[in-house]
Amino acid sequence: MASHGVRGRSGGRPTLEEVAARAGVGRGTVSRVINGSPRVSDATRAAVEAAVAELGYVPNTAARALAANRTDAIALVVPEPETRFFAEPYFSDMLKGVGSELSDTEMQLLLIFAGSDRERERLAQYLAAHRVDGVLLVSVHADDPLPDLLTQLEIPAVISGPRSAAEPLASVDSDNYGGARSAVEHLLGRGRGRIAHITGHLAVYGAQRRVDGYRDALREAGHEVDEALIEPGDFTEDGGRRAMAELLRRHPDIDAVFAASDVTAAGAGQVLREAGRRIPDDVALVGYDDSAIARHMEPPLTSVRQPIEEMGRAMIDLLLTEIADRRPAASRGLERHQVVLATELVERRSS
Amino acid sequence: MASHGVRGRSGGRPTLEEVAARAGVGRGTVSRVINGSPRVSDATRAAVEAAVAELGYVPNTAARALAANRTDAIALVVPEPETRFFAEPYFSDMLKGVGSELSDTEMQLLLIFAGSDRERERLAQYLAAHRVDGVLLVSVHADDPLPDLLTQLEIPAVISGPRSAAEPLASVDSDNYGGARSAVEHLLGRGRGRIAHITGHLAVYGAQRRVDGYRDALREAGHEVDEALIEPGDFTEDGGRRAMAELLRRHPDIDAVFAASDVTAAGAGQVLREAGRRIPDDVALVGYDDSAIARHMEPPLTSVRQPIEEMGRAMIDLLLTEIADRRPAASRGLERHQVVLATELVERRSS
DNA sequence: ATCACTTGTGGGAGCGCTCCCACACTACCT
DNA sequence: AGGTAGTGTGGGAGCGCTCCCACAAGTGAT
Repeated sequence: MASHGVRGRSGGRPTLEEVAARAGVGRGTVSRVINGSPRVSDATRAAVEAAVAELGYVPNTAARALAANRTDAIALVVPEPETRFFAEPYFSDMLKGVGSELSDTEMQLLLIFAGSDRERERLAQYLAAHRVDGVLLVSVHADDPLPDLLTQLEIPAVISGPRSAAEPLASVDSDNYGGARSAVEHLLGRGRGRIAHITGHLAVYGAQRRVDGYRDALREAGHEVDEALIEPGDFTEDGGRRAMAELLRRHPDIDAVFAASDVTAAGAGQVLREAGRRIPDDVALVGYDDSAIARHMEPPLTSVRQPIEEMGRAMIDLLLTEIADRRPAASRGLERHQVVLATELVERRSS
Repeated sequence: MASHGVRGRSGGRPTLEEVAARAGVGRGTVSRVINGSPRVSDATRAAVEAAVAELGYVPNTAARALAANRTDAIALVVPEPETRFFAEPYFSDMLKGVGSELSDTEMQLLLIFAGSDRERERLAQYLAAHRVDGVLLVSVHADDPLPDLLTQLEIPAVISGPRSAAEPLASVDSDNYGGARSAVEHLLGRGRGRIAHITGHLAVYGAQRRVDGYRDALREAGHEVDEALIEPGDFTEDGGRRAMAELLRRHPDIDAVFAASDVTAAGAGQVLREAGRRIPDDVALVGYDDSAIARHMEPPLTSVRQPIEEMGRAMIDLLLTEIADRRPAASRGLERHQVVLATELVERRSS
């Protein structure tokens, strides 16, 4: 925290030039020391470092940004109103991962919300002005123009949750397919045979992958997939209620439900209970996200956990690589940068 | 969102100089138009604006920052780990106020967490490099060195919740004294005579002021203040439980409790119920913050609402003024900038 | 016609860095 | 002896702006 050194002796903050004079070297040499170049003799480096310490020199970021054409800052862009952001622990966990991974670097993290049109307009300006070296994009909708804007501006970006199998941007995702499979396999292992699936919003790629995982798990276990057991939801509690009611109407003999989110499972659970079904005795229930609600439900909900903090870390890794690659106009577009992290089934009493 | 214009015609982004050439004017004139100077004829302004639009010109912030010695960015510094930040709706509301007030300006808001030592170190560097024009400080502890650092670096700053009556920084606060008074007066008006107070963490100035308000309300109503009815808490639920247990032990005849926060009230309520006291029949309960928990308690909790969003707005106003004042080396330290906003008692069934 | 302002405009200087070329020096081959 | 690398260093040029001085042109009072 200390910030000693000779402040304001000659008016303002010391400049690189003053450090050079003090150390008896040239400007270039000081710049090399500051930036950790190896092409400096030990003696010179020591002299410069002493001068830096004595003067309390801190590089002027604006000058550096202007000369080097970089900002040493990246933005975490959240295309949602603040309220939703804060409501979900998802973001908080992700932020934790991002922050921890960034703490070894000089990079500064900016949090930018772009929920309203006005905020989006400002964000566009901000990006056009290249005020960040890269962007982390979380929870983007499939039709969001933001990713394209970033591509057009040639700003390195990493997206959490690709928008399709052909996502052009670098992306980090959890294994939705595998997560869904593990949930269904778990239910099969518990002897359940009539397993329904309430999907997430199918415009979201991850929701589609979960359906794929559901199907394949059943097929590979030798079951036929009954499409009538798949009911579209939208990740919400209300959607879960609607879907569950519909499923019960069509298939009163259901003995298990795999829901694409915990809140959806919560909604489904209510409807099941109202219909006199006991959980897990009559119907087993599995959710997705392993959120707080899963632990607090009655009975506690079996759920698929995504390694969100780790995803945050992976996003930073990818982004920093992209940024570094960009500098020497490197091999663009050769390898697609897609990271997929494993999920984990957390078993509780609902199944 | 549109970002049309001729991109990359001559390699990179267009510069001010190119805009000037295109519009057939000098650099200075373009700068004046961009910055909204009135000393430009209408015809010239129109020509420049056309050129700006055609070229898709966006000012280079780094160059501007370097030349003008300002960054057009302010930081909201949260000296807490992210988790706590997200847990409390307080911050989300404040952010909303800050964001809305800022949306009319060119200022960019950065969110910086400084919970760990490492993060603090980075923040110190960041501030020393003057990467922001001003700082908003929320939830600072009395012994935090951050405010002094800001003063020393001569960075304009506004603090939410002054650390003492003699807070040197500009500050915005809600009327803790008045809020406490209104709570106690409300209880008195309901015919309660033995009113206890579970305080907040007394190292927090606002908590002290609430105690003052409690005392004065009783005194002015002609009651004697029984110091044994004041039990120190720490804003937490657990603190509320402990304090309530202690109060019941000392004063089984209490008929009302004013708690310094809603969670404290929740803790107190549990203990009261376990002791067989009915709320509000036997003991009336009033909290502070009007948080979500207040609405969801059984019975719903009467609570003192603070205008948090408005506080956020007021902080930005103060900060922008400070920043503007600083520019022409203005009258420093003459008037203390302290804003205190009124609270509102929200009556519910607990009292 | 002269002076004194006001208004609008152009462009030099300079903000504090990084990049890179030039150069001195050493070390080790032919 | 000459050549060829490699290493460490200094400093010019330039990044894209803002600031401010200089100056042209217009306006109105004397």
